[in-house]
Amino acid sequence: MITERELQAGSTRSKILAIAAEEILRNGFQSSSIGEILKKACVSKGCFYHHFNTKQALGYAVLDESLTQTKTQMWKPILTSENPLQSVINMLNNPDQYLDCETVKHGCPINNLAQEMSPLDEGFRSRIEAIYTEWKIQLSESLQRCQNSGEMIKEANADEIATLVIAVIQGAVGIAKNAQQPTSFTEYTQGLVNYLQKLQIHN
Amino acid sequence: MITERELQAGSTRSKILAIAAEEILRNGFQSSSIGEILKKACVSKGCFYHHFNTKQALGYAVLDESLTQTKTQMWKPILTSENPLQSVINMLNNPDQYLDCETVKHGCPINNLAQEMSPLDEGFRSRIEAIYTEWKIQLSESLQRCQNSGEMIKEANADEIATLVIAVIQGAVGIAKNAQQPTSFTEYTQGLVNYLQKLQIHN
DNA sequence: CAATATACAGACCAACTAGTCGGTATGTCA
DNA sequence: TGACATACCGACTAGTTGGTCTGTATATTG
Repeated sequence: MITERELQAGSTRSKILAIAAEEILRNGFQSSSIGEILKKACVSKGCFYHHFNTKQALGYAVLDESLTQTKTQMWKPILTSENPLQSVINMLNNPDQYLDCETVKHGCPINNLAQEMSPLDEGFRSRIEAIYTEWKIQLSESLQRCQNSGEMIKEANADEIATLVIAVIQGAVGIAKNAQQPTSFTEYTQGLVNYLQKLQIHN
Repeated sequence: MITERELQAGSTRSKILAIAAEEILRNGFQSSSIGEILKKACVSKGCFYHHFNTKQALGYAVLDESLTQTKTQMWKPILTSENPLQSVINMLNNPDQYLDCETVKHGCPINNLAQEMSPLDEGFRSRIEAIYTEWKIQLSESLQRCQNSGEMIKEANADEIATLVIAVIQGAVGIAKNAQQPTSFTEYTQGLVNYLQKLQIHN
């Protein structure tokens, strides 16, 4: 049974995680200050260290509990749609509908963390790799579904296309972040869209 | 006239820049400590602040004087080669010959800095954007040269292909960095290679 | 040779860092 | 009701940060 007390504690923890995710998106993990997170979450230091043993533990928790969700929220509609290949093309053509302006400004929170922390901390690295692997597998399976339902040519290797899509998106998000404007995103994915359209079978 | 004194000072400055570039590649800009750079460069604090007014100024100098060179060293041979399209394909197929293991581990130094600093500091952002823009233009021109010399089909849009190549490379370097192994790089660029080969005209 | 400017040395500072620790208030449960 | 555990409080510490300041040694120049 879950007590009132545990409920309250859980919401405190969630609040810390949410604020931490924001701060990390803005400043990166290492340059995010616990003190600043405490201030913004209106939480005392004692409270924070009651919920998280170290700053590293906070980082892991943000990945495990917050960012995996973020990724699922973004991609599940696309992957489970009627025609995933078309959905991917739609997303690349209308990124505004899928990416909020925070993401354009600060990039993909998962990829940011990957770039900063993977060479430095195996715990971050393995968690992020798991997310990427799952992403790739799901996208590949969705594309295979397109092939089976006759919406995508069977000559293409679904796995290879999936990896290409992911690489282009990661690259384009990074470049758009640097340009600080979303038009760059479409500019850099246009080549991919043209390629994907050649794989489509229109019934 | 350049005095012996200025020569010595220049070499001190260069030493600081080289060490700083290494440290920034490893830890990022914000998490690189000036103290650590001083220690590794065997240089006093007074000396450092004689050459660079602030940490920010050091970061700008690393971009302007060190990383632009790094980029040129890497790409000039490819861009000015007989058949740039083929050279790009070669590079994607044999990244080991072009990327050292430090780059695989820590990623592209320019892109790292972009992802970390572009949203936070306009000086970093604009410098990096200039490098990217130059890169894209040069690559596009090289591909046009391929089209003119009959090594690449003219139906393709050189500019669009250039941006696609850059996006995929950035994405793949990032993913390889996360996986911490260079095989990921070729895995994620394979789709692009197949695409590029379709653009080739073999005489 | 004397005056000066440059290159460097390193003690010092205020602000900030992650993390600790003794204490407290209160919901839970026997 | 009373003992206990959980959630939280915030002063404190030890160390690090970027940056300043006074001082010095010497190459350059008038």
